Amino acid sequence: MRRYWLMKSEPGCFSYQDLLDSPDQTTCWDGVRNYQARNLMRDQIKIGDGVLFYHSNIKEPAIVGTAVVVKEGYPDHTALDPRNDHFDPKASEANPIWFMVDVKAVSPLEHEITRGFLKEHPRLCSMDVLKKGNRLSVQEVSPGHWQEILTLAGLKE
DNA sequence: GCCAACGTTGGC
DNA sequence: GCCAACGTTGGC
Repeated sequence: MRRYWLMKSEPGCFSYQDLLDSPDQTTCWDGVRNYQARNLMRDQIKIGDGVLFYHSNIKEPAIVGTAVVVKEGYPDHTALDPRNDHFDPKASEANPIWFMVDVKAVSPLEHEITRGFLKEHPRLCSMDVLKKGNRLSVQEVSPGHWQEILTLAGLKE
């Protein structure tokens, strides 16, 4: 059963364009240091799952593109590198603690779907990403919400 | 830039 | 195990 996810990224850090510019339009979703998000990436997110790419922490946050999971949970090696910003001294080869998945770009949205728009939309205003205080950087999207967004964007499955 | 909400840390 | 203090996220 295919599932759907929303992944947040600050475009100043890693944007959808950066994903398009990546080799094979694919990147590892490294640097996530939150246990709830870690558990999703380690246990729940599977190859072929759909991803909404969300730009956060900017003037107009928005869903800007879609992606697909191409590699399932594996250790986030950046936690082992002391020179990396996301280094975690508690992580080791034997106990990596942190996990990541690989995602590949599918399609940029011709018109990004802003947070303001989502909040006004009768069927999308219930999305988790809109809930106050929600800072989870990887979260599930219901099939209904996924379908609605793809339809709005003029994209086919 | 502000600040509310949240997750983590560490003293007790 | 509690909880205050702290750091971070992220909308506004």
